[in-house]
Amino acid sequence: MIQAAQPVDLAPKTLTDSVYQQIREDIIGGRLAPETKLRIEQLKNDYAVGATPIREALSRLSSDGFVVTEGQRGFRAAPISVKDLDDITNLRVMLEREALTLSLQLGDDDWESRVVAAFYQLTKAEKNKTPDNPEAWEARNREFHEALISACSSNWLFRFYQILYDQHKRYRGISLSASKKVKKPRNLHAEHQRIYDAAISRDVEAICREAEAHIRKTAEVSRKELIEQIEQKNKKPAKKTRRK
Amino acid sequence: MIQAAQPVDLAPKTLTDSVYQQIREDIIGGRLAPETKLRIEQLKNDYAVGATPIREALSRLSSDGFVVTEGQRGFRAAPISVKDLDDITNLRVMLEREALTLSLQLGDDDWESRVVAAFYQLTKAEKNKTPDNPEAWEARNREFHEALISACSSNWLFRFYQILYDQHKRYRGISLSASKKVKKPRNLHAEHQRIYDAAISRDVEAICREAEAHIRKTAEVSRKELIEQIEQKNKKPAKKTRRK
DNA sequence: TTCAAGTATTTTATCGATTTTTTGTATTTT
DNA sequence: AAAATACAAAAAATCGATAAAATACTTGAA
Repeated sequence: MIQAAQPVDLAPKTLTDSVYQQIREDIIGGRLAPETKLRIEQLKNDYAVGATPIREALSRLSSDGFVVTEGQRGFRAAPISVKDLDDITNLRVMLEREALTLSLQLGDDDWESRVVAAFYQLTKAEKNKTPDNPEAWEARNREFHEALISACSSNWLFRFYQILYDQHKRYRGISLSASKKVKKPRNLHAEHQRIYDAAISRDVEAICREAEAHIRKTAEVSRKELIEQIEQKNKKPAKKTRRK
Repeated sequence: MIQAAQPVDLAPKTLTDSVYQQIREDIIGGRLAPETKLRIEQLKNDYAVGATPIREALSRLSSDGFVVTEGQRGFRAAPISVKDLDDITNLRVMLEREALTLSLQLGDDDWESRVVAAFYQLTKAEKNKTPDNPEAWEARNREFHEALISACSSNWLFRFYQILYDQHKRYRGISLSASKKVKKPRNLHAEHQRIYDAAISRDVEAICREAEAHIRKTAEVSRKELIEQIEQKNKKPAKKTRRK
């Protein structure tokens, strides 16, 4: 009945899977900028595989919304916009509220154990925060959020949630990779602590409130950064980068 | 600001698109039964194209949840279950409620026109109901539902809604194609009329209630049929069909 | 007869090459 | 000079063939 948390396939059994994950990560991490043309020839060299796996990976990514495809004019990284970020944020809030509500109602001892364990690991990662690999914290954060909703018993809800989580992560990644300025670090741990407490005490009201605040605060940071970027781009107009 | 209703690309500009749509339709319509192995060789002949477009189409379909892929063991049509149907139904209700609420709040004259036109066409299709082509009614039904939510201003909500609509349609299709028995026809028009009235009078409460009832009634029909099918299959066990 | 190991066959995943379409550029016409 | 057309270069889409993996089959032993 209960759905175990399914982390994204760690084992890329096929070349297509491997390329899919890599390109996906590169888009989410901002290394492939929005609207970048994704030329098959180029990618063949970059990832050292044939055209078929590339094409397949891009096809899947287009269904995930990370890549757009236009008629016979190839693929490009999906565009971004403030409107899109707001859209993603609102819908993610809605889905997360629903998933958390269900989880808190349905979660059994097994679920509780998963939440406790994930929170412990996240806390550990937050304490010895090594800024050299933010990937480690990222993974823990994801695992915590997924553990929380892992008892929601709805595969589709979980699936859509994951898509929006990654879309959201992309906006974070783009903000981060673009702005080198030091952030005043929010007290993320306190936010997570409140969510955790609400989960363990099965306080649906509280967890929805805290989770929503958490998501919206995170989104607000990306949003400001994004607006700044867009303004900057409009000042230096049309500096078309072309690679050989 | 307002998002025009975007019907699924009518023009398959590329072979991949064409195959994608065809296979998708065949799965939704029940002509490709759940868990059917989708052999590339077979499909190459069936759809008269090379392996690449087939593969690409199947990749996209796997992201849509119509096809599952297992390691290096190829593709097959996604399995079905009562649990999955319930999941789809519940989530669809939730998303449709949200989308309708937004649409009724945001919809302008243009949106109203779209709703009026779509309802008119749906009514016409319901009156001269020619049972020889249920596809025509299907299309009108979809257009009506999409027109209703077309002012929700959330692309992601719209996108997820479409996926669930088609998943749901698949269960309908499977039920229908399996059971030849004559249905006592519900008064679908009355249900649509109530939804329409609520939309025009901007009664959010009413439209959510009516739409939910409408979806759940539809789902209930598929659900009963599905349970019957599963029981039948368990009586005549393991009649493995094998094609040359 | 049943189980297991090794072999053969099917099927998938991948690549290199070909065809078709688009895009950029130059030329001609108004 | 602007617009339109034709040509050339680039890129995408597609195909046929090959390599790798999984499945089915056969044979031999307990």
